[in-house]
Amino acid sequence: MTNLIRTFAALSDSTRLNMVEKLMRQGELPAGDLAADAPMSAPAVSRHLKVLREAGLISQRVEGTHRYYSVRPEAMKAISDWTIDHERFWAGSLDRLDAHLALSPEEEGKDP
Amino acid sequence: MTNLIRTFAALSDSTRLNMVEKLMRQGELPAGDLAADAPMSAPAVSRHLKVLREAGLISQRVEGTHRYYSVRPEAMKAISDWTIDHERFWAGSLDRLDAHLALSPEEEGKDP
DNA sequence: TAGAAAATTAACGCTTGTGTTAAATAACAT
DNA sequence: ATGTTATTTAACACAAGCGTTAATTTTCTA
Repeated sequence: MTNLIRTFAALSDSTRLNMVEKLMRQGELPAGDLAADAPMSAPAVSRHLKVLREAGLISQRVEGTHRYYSVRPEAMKAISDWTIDHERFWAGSLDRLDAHLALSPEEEGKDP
Repeated sequence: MTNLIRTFAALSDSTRLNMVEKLMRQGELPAGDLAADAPMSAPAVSRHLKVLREAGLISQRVEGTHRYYSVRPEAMKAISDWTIDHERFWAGSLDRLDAHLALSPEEEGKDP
C-alpha cells in the first residue's frame, strides 16, 4: 500500500520515468549513460537514481568505479498487480463504454 | 507520456490514492463522503480532488450542491497499458511465476 | 427572504523536492 | 604516490506541494 505510493512518487518525475523506461529498453546501464540523457548535472542524476533505488524501482550493481543500474521487475509487477486488482472496475467500465459507443447491444455489466 | 507523469503524481499521495481506491470499490461518491475518510479539512480534500481531476483520474458530476466524483477508467487503463508495454521486460525477468497473461484470471504467486 | 448545507477558492505558513556548485570517495592507470 | 575517471554526498537557493482558517459561491429549504 504505502509502498505503491513511493513507487508512484518515484515515477512522477520525467527524468526518473525516462530513466526507468530506458533501463527497461536497454537493460542494465551505468549511471553515466543515464546521466548522458538527462539535461542536468551528474549530482542531480545521482539523486534521482537514489530516489528510484529507495523506492525499490531499481537495483544497483557495483563494479569498479561504475554503478550499474537496472529495473527491478517486482516493482513493475506491483504496479501491474494494482491495476489488475481493480480491473473489474475499470475494464468493465470501458467495456460498457465501448459497447455504448459501438452501439453494440451486448450487455454484461454489473454494479459494484 | 507526460500525461502518465501527471497520473503517477496524482497517485503519489496517500489521501488521493485512498480516494481513488474507494471510488473504484464503491463507485460514484460525493465529495463529502470522500472527505469523511480523510483526516483533514474539507478544503484540503477539495484540492486533492482537483489534483485528481486535472490529472484526468476522476470526473465530476454536478447535481444540486453536490459534486459526485468517479474514477475515469481510461486513466486506469493508461497505467495498465504502460505496464503491458514493458511487460516483455519485467514479466520475462520475473521467472515463470505468473504475470498477467492475456485476460484470464490466474493464480497469483507471492514473492519468495 | 433569510439561513443552512455542500463545496470551492483565497491567503498564509511550513515542509518537501529539485537543481546548482563544491567537496569527498573510491578504483584505476601511470 | 599522483592524477584521472566515475559517482556520490554536502550545502545552499528556490519552486512546488500540502495543510489550516476565513471567505465566497451556489443550491436547497423553512
